[in-house]
Amino acid sequence: MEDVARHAGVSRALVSLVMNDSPRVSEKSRQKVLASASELGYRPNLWARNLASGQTNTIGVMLNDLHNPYFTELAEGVAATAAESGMQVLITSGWQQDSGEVVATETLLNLRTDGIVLGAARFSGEVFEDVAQQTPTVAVSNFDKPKTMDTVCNDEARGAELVVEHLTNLGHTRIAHIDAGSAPGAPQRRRGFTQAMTNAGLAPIIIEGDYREEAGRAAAESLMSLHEPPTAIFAANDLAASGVLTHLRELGVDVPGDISVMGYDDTVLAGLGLLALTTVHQPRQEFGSRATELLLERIAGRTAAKHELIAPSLVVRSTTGPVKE
Amino acid sequence: MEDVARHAGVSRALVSLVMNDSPRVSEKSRQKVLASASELGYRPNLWARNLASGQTNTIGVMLNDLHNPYFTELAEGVAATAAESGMQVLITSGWQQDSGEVVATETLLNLRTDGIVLGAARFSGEVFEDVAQQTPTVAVSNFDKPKTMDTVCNDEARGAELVVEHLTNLGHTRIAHIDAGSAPGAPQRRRGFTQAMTNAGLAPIIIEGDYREEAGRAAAESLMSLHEPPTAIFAANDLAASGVLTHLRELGVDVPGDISVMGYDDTVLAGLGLLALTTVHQPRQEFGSRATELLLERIAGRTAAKHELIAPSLVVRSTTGPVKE
DNA sequence: TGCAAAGAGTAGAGCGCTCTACTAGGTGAC
DNA sequence: GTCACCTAGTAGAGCGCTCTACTCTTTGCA
Repeated sequence: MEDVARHAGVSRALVSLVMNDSPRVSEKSRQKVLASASELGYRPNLWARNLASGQTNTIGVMLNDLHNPYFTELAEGVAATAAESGMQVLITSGWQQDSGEVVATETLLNLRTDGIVLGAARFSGEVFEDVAQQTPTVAVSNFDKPKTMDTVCNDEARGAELVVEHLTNLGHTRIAHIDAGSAPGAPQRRRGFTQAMTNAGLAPIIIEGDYREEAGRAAAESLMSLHEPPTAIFAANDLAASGVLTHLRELGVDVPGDISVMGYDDTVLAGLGLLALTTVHQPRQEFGSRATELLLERIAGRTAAKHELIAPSLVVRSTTGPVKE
Repeated sequence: MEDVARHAGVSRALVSLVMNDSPRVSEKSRQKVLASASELGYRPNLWARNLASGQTNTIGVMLNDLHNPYFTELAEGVAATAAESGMQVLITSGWQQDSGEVVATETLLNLRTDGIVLGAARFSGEVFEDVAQQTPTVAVSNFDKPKTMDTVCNDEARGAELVVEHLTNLGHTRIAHIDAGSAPGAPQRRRGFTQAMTNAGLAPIIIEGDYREEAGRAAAESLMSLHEPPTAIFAANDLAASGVLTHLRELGVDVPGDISVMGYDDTVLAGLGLLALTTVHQPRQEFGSRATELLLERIAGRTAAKHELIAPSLVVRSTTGPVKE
């Protein structure tokens, strides 16, 4: 910077103003400085800039797992909204490990990003609160409305309701749900399913499973060996639904002729020609955008916590149809 | 830091030493400082630290697209290897846009990370070289052996060879390849395929397409309406193969009884029960680890460029079988 | 013509650390 | 007792910027 100033025959302060697009610089000296800068290959040092200015213009995103499209689409939503406000986004990942999430969050905290979006899956409530104490924080997680931070999450109950509505409209009454235990979102889906079935005057059938394909297959096997198998299966997620479809095809059962199958999440799998799965779409990008909007409000000074539920929508493809007979 | 020093009754310099685990501190004062630090909620400011020390202990990863599992697995490999050397990893993404890649790389450059791993898809050769001029750089890309940086990439030619070997061993002679034009990796695959076929004394059949499912479906349609359809189809990637399978099922053609289908990449799709696609596995994580190792060597001072080709492997599932008759 | 206000630029302190060079107090060998 | 050497700790410059407060020109207008 020193060199650029000398080369352009101006003060260091002026170089700084030019680099920050200040309106207080004449067009002439702006050109002069810019020319010198590019000639000398000067590039402002962010560490120094942020240290001096005390703000980073950066928001940090901590994701549990980059493989999971859920998190990456979330990040994409964050990036898009952040870009609109001229904010940079820096991503760290916990690589699916408990300790990883802590390290990744620490890094962001040490970096003093203006705020943090937490796409965490393994944090306990205290850790969340602890982070929120130190910097503006928004968690994308169905966490019990904490006071110190905002949350954005999917309305899982509504999603389950959408499933039940769709299937009952098709005439189904024996509907089974493959549950994913205490995995993220699963308890809410299960409760939503039970509630919606009860409201419809139907008896919920629930079978244990998880979010993997193999679990879906195993669950389908159990369900189909029942004395009176269900006419529709609502899997824990798309991957489990894929397992269900696999087993049904092996059995020679026609989908959706004999039995209807639904997934959840609307991942890329659901759209494949061979699956063409009816599923529930979660607007993952919107989670990210909304989280970022809330974060920007917080950075701007809001302190009262906000908690938002984002409504999912139904995507009908070819695995659901009218009940047989 | 000032406060911690005062609180512990020592100098700022000593606090710094403690925070950096220096051996030059007695156990007693270490405890004292640590206690004060945690009491005051002190957390070293990374910006200041890196500014003062002139090194960041961080390597930057620029990815074209976070949705693509190719890139995220790459990042995972980087993170794992970096962690072994106590390095932090910071990820930025181009969000599939040309300008995005530039911005993301600029950020990393301004951040003065010790080195950069470029998982770029849209950069021109000059941009690559330009980055490499400014900081140690490793590109994960099949780019023509540049002098100023290292590269790591998949041995696409070998992958195509693996495909041809597998299919010819099963007795196939009429093998078609669905090509993806100038998309990343596609020209190499096409050349490898042509070469391997020629070496086997067979005539390569090539049909235009791209990396999407719909393209696979369309290509399959053209191929199957040929006077003498191929007995095996080697799709551009798994997604295109999925399109092929979809069309073949609609046609009622048995796979692999009537025709064999192969994908490429070994993405999560290939492993699904309904697809069970025979494909070529790219060790994506290894790309990341290897790239990081090369980068660490560069940071340590090596200047001669290294270019590595990583061998893919065959994953046989259920879409390939002996040729009919 | 005079004066306030706007415009363009500068000086220099300070952001929160690290790191070199230094000091003070032991320890042990001769 | 003296000197060399080690250990534990300190002082203070400096990293590359930003930002406040200030100066020096112009300009606009009564």
